[in-house]
Amino acid sequence: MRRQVEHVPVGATVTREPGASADAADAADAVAAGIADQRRGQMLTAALDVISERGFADTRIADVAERIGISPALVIYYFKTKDQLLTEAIRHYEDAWYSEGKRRMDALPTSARRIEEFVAMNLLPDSDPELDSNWQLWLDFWVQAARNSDVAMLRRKSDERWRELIVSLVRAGQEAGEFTSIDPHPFSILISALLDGLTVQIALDDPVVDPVSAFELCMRYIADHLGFEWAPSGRAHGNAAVTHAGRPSPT
Amino acid sequence: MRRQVEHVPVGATVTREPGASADAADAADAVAAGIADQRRGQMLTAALDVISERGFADTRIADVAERIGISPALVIYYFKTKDQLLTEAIRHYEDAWYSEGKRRMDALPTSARRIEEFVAMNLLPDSDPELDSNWQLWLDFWVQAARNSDVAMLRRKSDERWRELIVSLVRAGQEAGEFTSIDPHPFSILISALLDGLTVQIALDDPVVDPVSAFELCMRYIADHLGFEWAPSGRAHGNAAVTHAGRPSPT
DNA sequence: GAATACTGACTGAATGTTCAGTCTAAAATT
DNA sequence: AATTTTAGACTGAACATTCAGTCAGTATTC
Repeated sequence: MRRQVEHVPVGATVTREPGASADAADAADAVAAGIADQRRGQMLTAALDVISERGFADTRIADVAERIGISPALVIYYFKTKDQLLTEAIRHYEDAWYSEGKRRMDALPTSARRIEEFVAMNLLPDSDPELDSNWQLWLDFWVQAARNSDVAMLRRKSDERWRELIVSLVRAGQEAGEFTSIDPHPFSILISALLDGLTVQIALDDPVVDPVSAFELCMRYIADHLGFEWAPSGRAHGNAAVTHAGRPSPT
Repeated sequence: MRRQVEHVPVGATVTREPGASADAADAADAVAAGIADQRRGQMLTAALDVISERGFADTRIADVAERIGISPALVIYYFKTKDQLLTEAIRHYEDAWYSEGKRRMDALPTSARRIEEFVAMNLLPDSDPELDSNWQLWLDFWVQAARNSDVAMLRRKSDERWRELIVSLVRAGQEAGEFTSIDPHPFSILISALLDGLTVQIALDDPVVDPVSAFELCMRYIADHLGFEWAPSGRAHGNAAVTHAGRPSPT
């Protein structure tokens, strides 16, 4: 996470540079994003960078301002308070992560492959720097969720979405004859807990749980319980296999 | 965690009150603890209280001072810096938790029961207020471990101890014919990850994962994989079944 | 009477937030 | 077409607060 943003001098119009729009589809919202929206996005990602570097608690608005090359006052101009900035940054990340996750999974043919992608997104480093599983980030988010009811709701909702997705995935796989018929509900709970736990271990650089082995451990468990064949295969890491749909990412 | 500590007026001698020592065994270290050590302990537990209430990042030395009824300066007098206080508080908690855990498990007859106690200690509320699984506390600790190498080492060591304990427990159970013969290593990793994950869910008040159901989910998994009989039984919560060895707790 | 425990008053640095005002580009007016 | 107006983006400098840590000195204990 070292997204250097070029200094944008005071009056420099970053607004419409119609050259960069390759596909007309989302060129609309790329352009429609006025300078204000761009700045917001800029600040949010900068905030995430700082959080992942210094930790949530030690993130100062001066840091995120400096990273973009603006004055701290401007940050407050956009987000009324520091708290709001950081809270929205979390929301931003969580949303981006979810929608990207769904996108990738939709692009895969079998339920087994989809589940694998899901696990990979949780445990393996990602090629997309915007989403790159910054595991420590999750720890910080959880701590926030523990005291900030807004963040708490956000996380509950997010968790629920993911679990439902697992459930429907398992169901689909069962109907397609890929999976054993087990109750998907407790399974989804166990999986999400297991993933969180492994995230903790990875984030804390556990000597016996690196990303790859965690991934394999988890996949082995899943394959065992859903009754399909699975072997470590090539994917090792860098799950960009399905990525590059042509756009930079939904900022 | 709402351990109200009575205000100790300035010169009040808390030092030796030989009345309270029932068993001569550890009366020694109870008395040997001079006023200084008592104060230290007092501050450490007070710090833990504050951390669990306000969160690690928002814990001020004034808070812990106020809780004991002393001046903030005294806290610095004992611990050179705030950071030291908090770091030692973590160590204190982790140590107390571990030794109490081992004590309880040693008091149990079968490996199955021991494992159950282990899981309970992780997931169920505890009768001992000193150890009461303050799940949020763990989240805060993890976040600290992510940036503070001292805490990181502490947590690694602690994790290793626990995993080894699981391994030896499984081995013992296997030799006693209680358990199936599976490889205890990946098992211990999976269990510890699962427990951490469930801790996250519980700490964040997940709508579908309360302590009891998490406990049962986990136990069911373990019983399945180690091949022993297990049913929800009575213990529901409040795992003080083995507690009350006669002393207040190892402060 | 010397060491230890302890405090109140203070300071200095860090940092979130405010505010008055500048600059720019587009809209409105002439 | 030349102008004035308006609104939004942006900043520097000050403000206000919070808090860890210092210090000089007082009480307490042995």
